[in-house]
Amino acid sequence: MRGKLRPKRRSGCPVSISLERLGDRWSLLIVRDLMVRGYRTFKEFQESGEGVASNILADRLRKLEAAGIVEAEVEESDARKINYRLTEKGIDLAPVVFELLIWGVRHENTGAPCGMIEEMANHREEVLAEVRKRWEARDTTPFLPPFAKRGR
Amino acid sequence: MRGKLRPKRRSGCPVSISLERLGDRWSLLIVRDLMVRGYRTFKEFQESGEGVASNILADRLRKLEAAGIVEAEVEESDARKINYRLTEKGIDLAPVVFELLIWGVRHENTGAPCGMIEEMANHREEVLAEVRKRWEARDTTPFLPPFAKRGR
DNA sequence: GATTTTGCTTGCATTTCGCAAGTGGTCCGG
DNA sequence: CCGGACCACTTGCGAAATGCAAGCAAAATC
Repeated sequence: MRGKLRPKRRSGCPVSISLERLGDRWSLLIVRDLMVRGYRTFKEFQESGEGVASNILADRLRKLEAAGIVEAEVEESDARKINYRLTEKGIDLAPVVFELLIWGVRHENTGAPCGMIEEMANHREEVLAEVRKRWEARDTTPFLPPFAKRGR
Repeated sequence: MRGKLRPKRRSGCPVSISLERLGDRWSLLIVRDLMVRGYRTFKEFQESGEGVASNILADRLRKLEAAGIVEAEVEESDARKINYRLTEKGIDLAPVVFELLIWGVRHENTGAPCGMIEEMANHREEVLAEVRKRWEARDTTPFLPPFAKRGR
């Protein structure tokens, strides 16, 4: 599975290549869960409220791992559990997730408090530094909550 | 087809809602073409080198328009042509596209010159300001070229 | 040892996608 | 004003991806 020739690369544009990895409904949500919600296990992702099917979730975790964005490791205290964690390549997606967050809050009817997110947007560098710091420290306390449904 | 009730909103998380609109292989590539390549017409998007099928392209343009991200307007000098343009909501995606660009260059084997993009990353605010300025001025001179294929 | 938990896999119906071909206005040269 | 090119899409259809429910093996718990 390593030295495979890729199915086809559409273009050399970095945006396009990034979207080859992340351009679907679920991949960046898993990254978000790992990055700001402190989720680690299959079950937590499944129950994150977005409603991923288990086969799709398994497939995305496999692909994210193959792409070097997440790592999997069996928990030593409980061999049933597999802890997923972002790699450095994965945590480097923080700005992407952050900008999607800001855009969503500004332009869509979301369940998140605009004021608080705008405040975060005004301290972009600090927020991103804090997210990375927590990643380095393996600190899994949630940075953002799962926002409730709102609107329709 | 207009006043439909949404199928279902998965969660109130802004990231999730943003991905409802943009989480697929093509939508952000169209936004990129409009934002930094100066493309305006159906034909230009089709020939952008990514290989979108025409039915998919038509569908995405329809959805982007429905979401208020692009506007369509018949060209007055040639009634066959339809010019697409980003709305303000659309140009506000510049940071998202920019971060995908930077991440791709840093972590994937792309056809873009790392040095130049890193230089841009170091002048984030100026770059984003310039992109927006061109949008305001309706300046369609390309900001970035279509990077050639590279690697396998 | 039976039950529960966890992280998946399997089967199957439905949806979306990709590809090739076709359609209907519009422009342009003669 | 006629034939041909052009542009922005549709249409039809096979293939792939997705969603859903059920099942399953290994490990932990009772």
